[in-house]
Amino acid sequence: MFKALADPTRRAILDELVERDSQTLFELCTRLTMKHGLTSSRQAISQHIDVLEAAGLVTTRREGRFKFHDVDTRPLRAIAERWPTDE
Amino acid sequence: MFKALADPTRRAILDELVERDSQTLFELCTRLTMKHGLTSSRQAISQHIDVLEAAGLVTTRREGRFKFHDVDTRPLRAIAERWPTDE
DNA sequence: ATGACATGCAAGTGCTGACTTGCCTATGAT
DNA sequence: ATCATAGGCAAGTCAGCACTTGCATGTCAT
Repeated sequence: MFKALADPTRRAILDELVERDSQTLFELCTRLTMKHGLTSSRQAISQHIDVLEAAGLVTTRREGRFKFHDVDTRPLRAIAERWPTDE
Repeated sequence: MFKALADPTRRAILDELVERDSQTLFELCTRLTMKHGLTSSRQAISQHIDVLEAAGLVTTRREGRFKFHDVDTRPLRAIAERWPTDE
């Protein structure tokens, strides 16, 4: 999971999905290019999503020829639990 | 900061420093080898600490020929704020 | 059934990152 | 002064990662 967070493009994908859930791959690509100023290709984004999915941060479901993506931020709790940010 | 967390050795260093603050480089090396089963050399650990320091997760202070290391987990709060783990 | 659309797979390339190696500096003890 | 201790610097190696390229698969509309 930590390696999944290490790439800025993947963090932007998380940002996008937190703001707007259940996007298709094409939606993600266009919105990432428009709003986040990314230049990544569709394949690059797809591979990033594979990493995020392997990390448990994104879940996918297939409907027809579309693939929808959803965030799951729960794995991130492990960070706060491992290194408490004593306030 | 995210790249700093991407390496398991660096995460082990944070674990060590959370458990026991203000260690010298040699202390860290020996304790990491003993308790965490790491095999990294002193130079490797030193370079990891440079990364952690650049990420603001570790602060160092020099006293004589010793260099002490302290954790600062506050940068980690940005993670929870960026992607809220809605409970 | 044919074409356009949405996505998947796999090999190849280039660059970054983790680690080593060898030597150097500085502090403190004897 | 000398020597061991604690740490620093820099170049080089090697594997992994992000990205590309090219083609393949599957789905829907007409």
